[in-house]
Amino acid sequence: MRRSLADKIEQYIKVLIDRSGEDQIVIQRSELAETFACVPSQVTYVIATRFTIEDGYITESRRGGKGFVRIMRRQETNPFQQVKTLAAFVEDLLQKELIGKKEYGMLVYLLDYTCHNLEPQQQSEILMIIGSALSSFINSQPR
Amino acid sequence: MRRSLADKIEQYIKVLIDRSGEDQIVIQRSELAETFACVPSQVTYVIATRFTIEDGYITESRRGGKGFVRIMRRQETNPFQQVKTLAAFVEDLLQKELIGKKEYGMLVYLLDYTCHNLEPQQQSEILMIIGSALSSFINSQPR
DNA sequence: CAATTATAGTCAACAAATGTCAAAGAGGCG
DNA sequence: CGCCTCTTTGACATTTGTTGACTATAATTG
Repeated sequence: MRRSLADKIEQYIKVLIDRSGEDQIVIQRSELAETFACVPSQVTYVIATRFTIEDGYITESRRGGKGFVRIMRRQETNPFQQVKTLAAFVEDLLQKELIGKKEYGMLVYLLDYTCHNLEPQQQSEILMIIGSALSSFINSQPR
Repeated sequence: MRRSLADKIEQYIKVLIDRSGEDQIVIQRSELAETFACVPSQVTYVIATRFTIEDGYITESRRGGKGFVRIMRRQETNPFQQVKTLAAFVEDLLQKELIGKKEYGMLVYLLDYTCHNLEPQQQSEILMIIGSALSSFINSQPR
């Protein structure tokens, strides 16, 4: 696959963040532009399109002398934490008798299975979906 | 039987995928069109008609400079790739009393929810995961 | 404090792909 | 032939990437 300049810059930045050891880097836009022999606004473009909040990044910058661009990567929420939260939710449902023991057992199994057999990214995705589906299901039940 | 151009392009792509060794290729639509001396939209047609979700493929693309089309072949190892198959499976579980009415209701709800709130491709992935988790759950239950 | 210098941001024009859609063409079958 | 379905084509739309001129802001210097 032929990668665009924007792709390369994106990768480069991500490697820098990985190596930083603190989920964050501070760069100079003009410097990075020079590294890739492109106009500075290209870097701005990459940051604007590939390092958005939605992608899990927060950026910050300053113009003028000693200017910089800081890119922070949101720490991935610990999947274990996520599972625990969801498990606690399910537990609560059982307590309030909104679901029975059998459903409870099944849900716990599904959660556990998901936790142990998937890549983190997929894991987090499906946990979110199960979570919202479940919440929606509960709300749909008559009291 | 005379093979149409579309057929030839289809075969060509499938061979490429076979040779890739990773059930996936990334091509440029315009390039492939040039190879077959046809208009680019012909390639789009082939992909749209022969590489669908139902056929076991997931595609993804990007427009603009250095654009591409990625075609992934789903691995055939999981029996729960189709919503209907999964729904039927759940139905069967109820029949055989491996799950109760409540669990059944919940599962159907979750499946339905998933179906209606996700893009087809994500849907397919999630259903696969739920399917195998469920299958594993059933197998773990005492008879 | 004003001027200068050093950064970064914005925006519009252009370039480079892919997607959409409808019309025309080609075969197959009763 | 006439109809139906699938294929082929091309004009136009949309998305993404690249570049550069111009603008905004902060530090430094005289």
